[in-house]
Amino acid sequence: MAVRAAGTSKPTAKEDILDAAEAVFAARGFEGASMRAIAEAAGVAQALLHYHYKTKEGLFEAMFTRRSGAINRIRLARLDVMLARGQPSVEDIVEALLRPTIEAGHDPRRGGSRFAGLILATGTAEDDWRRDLVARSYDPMAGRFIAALTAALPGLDRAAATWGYLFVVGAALTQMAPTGRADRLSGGEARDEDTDAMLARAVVFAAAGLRALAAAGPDVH
Amino acid sequence: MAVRAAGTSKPTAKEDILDAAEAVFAARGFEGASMRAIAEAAGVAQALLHYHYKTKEGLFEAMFTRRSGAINRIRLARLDVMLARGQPSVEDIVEALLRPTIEAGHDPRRGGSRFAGLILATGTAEDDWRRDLVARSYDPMAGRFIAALTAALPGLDRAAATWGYLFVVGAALTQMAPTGRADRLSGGEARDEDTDAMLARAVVFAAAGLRALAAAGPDVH
DNA sequence: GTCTATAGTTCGATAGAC
DNA sequence: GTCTATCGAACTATAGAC
Repeated sequence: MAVRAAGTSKPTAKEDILDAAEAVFAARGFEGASMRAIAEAAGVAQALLHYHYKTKEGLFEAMFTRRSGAINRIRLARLDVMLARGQPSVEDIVEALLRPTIEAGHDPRRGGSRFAGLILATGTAEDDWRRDLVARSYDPMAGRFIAALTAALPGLDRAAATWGYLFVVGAALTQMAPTGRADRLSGGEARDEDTDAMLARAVVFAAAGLRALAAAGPDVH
Repeated sequence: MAVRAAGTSKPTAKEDILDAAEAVFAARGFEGASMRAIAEAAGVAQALLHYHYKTKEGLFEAMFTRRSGAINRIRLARLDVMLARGQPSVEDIVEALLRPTIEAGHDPRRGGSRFAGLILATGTAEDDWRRDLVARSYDPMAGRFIAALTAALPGLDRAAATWGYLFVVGAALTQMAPTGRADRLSGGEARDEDTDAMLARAVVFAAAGLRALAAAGPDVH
């Protein structure tokens, strides 16, 4: 669960706090999480959170940038490997975009990504600082994947590539946090916790949707 | 903005409170919204909220079921009209599914649906009562649209139809609350506030994705 | 770096007058 | 049905000992 740089192997209290903060913020949201609950989950005094991260906003930002940075480094590394080998398929690009979020924020208890819901909630928050945090954390990576999709799909203009990217991320992120909804609506034939099966379908769905946007051209009505 | 039954035309304080609750809950989330802020937005004393709706949870549920009920009545009415005329296209089904959420929760100040983000946050909440509220409010309608998609697309098994439905809703809902992200990522060529253009692209994207899921059959890898 | 103790604020909910 | 006033709990943040 922890995200540690190579070489630093011993868990420190400062990182224990980040781990606890990620779990509690993901479960209860920014406003719903309390510094008390995070301190208790980390097994430290509440005052230590303020010593290391100053405010609740500071702790949230440190937690968020640690996890999003780890996810996006993996995404871009996979993209770079593929691009070095030639023109990757749309399916490969989508897979490289989606899988790291599932794996990096994996929750062993529930089988999904605890972090996925937090990204959605943070990106649509009313506060400017939280929306800015998502922009700073994700826009550079997003720009590179939008460029890769444009290269893979002649006919995909910039507006269509942007919407297509946002549709793909939205479709998959909303399914990563297991809610039991797929199980219930399918009578048990689709299982929330089976993120591999969900991802395989998401790749098929997303690649076809992106190809259709490219084929439709700039004027859609 | 208010959702009133036909025949009852005068705004009452009880409904003013629901309107204010929807605005404040949508802007700040369940935990971030306070009964004080809702009372102030409604122009009534805080105690009146408890008189009419007992608790914060009771007010949230009344607000949520009013809006989701209004949206789903429109969705199902459109679906029934189409089915009475014969077999609707996948595009028509998707359009009937997505447009009512944009229109019913429309925010005249920002150009998007304030309610969309609230649905996502409520469906992924940790509390059972909030996830149950989403299930009660949306599952019956979802079941009918999944059945309609299955009828329109031979080859779409139940698991694929369920995931397809959830992908479509997730892709569109995440774009309905304007965050400025499409503008920024596209250099201004895609505009967040232009929900009609977003919806037109979403229909193309979703219909192609659903057709690909049907063509792929039950075994996807 | 980590703790205990607490200051100061805001919250949901209720009592009781009108 | 609507109000004012307030209670008790929970919150973020800080002071100060070790």
